[in-house]
Amino acid sequence: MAIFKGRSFILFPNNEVSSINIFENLIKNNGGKIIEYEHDITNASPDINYGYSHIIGLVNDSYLTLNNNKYEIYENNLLLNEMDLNKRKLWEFVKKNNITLVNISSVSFWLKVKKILINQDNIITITKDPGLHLEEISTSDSCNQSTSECETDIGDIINELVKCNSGSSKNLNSNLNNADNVGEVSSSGTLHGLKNEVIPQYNNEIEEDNKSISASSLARNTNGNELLIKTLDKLSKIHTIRGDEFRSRGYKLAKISVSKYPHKIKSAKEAQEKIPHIGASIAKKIETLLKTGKLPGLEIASKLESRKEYFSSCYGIGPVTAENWDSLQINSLNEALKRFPKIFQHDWSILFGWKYYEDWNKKIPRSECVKHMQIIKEELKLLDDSIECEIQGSFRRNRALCGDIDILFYKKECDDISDLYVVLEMLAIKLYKKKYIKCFLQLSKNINLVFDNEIQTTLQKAGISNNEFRSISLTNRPKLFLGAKLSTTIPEFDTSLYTINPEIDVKLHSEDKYMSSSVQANSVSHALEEYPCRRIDFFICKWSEIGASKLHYTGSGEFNREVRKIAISKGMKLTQHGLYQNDILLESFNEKRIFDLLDIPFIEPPDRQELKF
DNA sequence: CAGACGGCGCATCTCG
DNA sequence: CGAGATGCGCC
DNA sequence: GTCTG
Repeated sequence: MAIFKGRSFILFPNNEVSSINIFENLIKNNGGKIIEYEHDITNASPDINYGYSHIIGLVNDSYLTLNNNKYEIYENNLLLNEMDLNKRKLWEFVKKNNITLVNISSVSFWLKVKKILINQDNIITITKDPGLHLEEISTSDSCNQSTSECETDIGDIINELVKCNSGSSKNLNSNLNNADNVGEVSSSGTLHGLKNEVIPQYNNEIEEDNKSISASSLARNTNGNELLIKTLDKLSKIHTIRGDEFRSRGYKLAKISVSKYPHKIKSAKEAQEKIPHIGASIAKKIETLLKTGKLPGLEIASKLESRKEYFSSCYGIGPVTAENWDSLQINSLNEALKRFPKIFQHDWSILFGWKYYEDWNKKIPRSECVKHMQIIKEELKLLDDSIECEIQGSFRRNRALCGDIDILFYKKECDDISDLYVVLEMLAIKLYKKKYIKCFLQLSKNINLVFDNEIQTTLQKAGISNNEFRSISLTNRPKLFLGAKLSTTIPEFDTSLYTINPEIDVKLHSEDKYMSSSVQANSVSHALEEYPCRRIDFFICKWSEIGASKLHYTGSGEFNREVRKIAISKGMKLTQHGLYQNDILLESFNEKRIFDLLDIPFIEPPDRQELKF
């Protein structure tokens, strides 16, 4: 397919962002050219008949707004600030020669309809361009000037508007509404079904640790900060999904601090002065929140992220892939499969993430964890009764509901990990043959032997051929990831747990359901009686590292980060292998001694949700 | 005001 | 080919 | 995002 043959494209504001990058590749793969520098144009002289009509300018959708059904660049400075000198020159060129400008997601649409289709409504009009002159922008000084005018932050339009433009929420809303409509407009009505699909709304709290934090803190702190906590949580999630890890963390830490704060926050000033992790920016948001009861644009912003949230709830799909698919206006896993079968063929574990999407987003009651443990222990005894195992993770932290089951295996006075791995692999294979283990998420030679069939069946079910080489690790790993399911039905006394604590139900799109394991099982009225498939992780540790390992695998993740930060501040390093100073091992065997060396009191696992120093 | 923000395992991609 | 970067995973 | 040296 070379629908872009003979065409050249200029991407604005830059080519560096990953979501833009994917368009760049799409264009190249379909015969189009990318213009990056001015000389790319001057070298190729304009067509005698059509001038520069073979050149199309593409603008990233996030910089656009709708006005009377027409695209406009909603804040020129924002766009210009993201361009380097070359791009600014090309921008001048585009303006001077009236090069057609359209929103970049049109590319995705063109590929769908297999031709380039531009109508008047798609064309972006440049209004009130401040008309930066080349002489001006070529000095670095004035670049700085234009940035200081309104500190901008790539892609974070919402926050910027709140900050720079807090007076007018009108502007903000029109932009966001438009962004919400981008899919519809660029498809000019022809792809109407696309937008109508209902993206499932699920509970905000998918993550087990988050869930327990906010649940417990809400219980002990019903003092009126709930709205703020919820807002901070949303902001954190939005930035996680956008892949901005550190900004997301900023909000998350603020959220945790507010949860712990024992009073109702009465003013932004109070919050900023008394609560850690609240700085100028969040204080400003608090002010708006206290005054108006909401943060303009937040709802719409999180709606914009919902497609990405859907994708990244699937095992094997992270923020980058979700962002890529989202920017191509892919709405379902099935659509992604049709477009990029190779990804699924190669990253076959995503197919199992899909198959068990709903199951793996459910919580596990403690009582069920114990049952899994019994099965595994029993089988292990038969293989090697000198190997011991314990559940770590949220189970050891005494959570009523766990996200998955983490089992740590070790053997007294044994530091040979690959020795242990061999036994564990046998254990897993036996359990697979007994149909307790349903799937593996990575392969070794032996596992592939028993599991290959299942992979192939699953690939077929997805409608992709299986001629791809699958990489098989030869080394003995310290871990084994798998999915397993209790074959019995849920006993009477247990069902209350499943109904009183309804597991958070993350639902697949209807067109994605066909891959789901629960489709067959739940079609009968048995739904409640059968156990879901669970994520189970086997971890192996050296006997000499058992303290550090338990500390690591008990978590929580948040707790680990805090403790490790303390280690750093004392010039040490803490990992699952031990506590180090200048690469010299200080302690790895005794969990308590690690706390001692870090000069913090021993914290019981149930209190390791978050740090309380 | 620049730089850090946890640390590691595994698979894959990219580039010299 | 190997070193480093990237993406996703684990707590 | 905030915090630190």
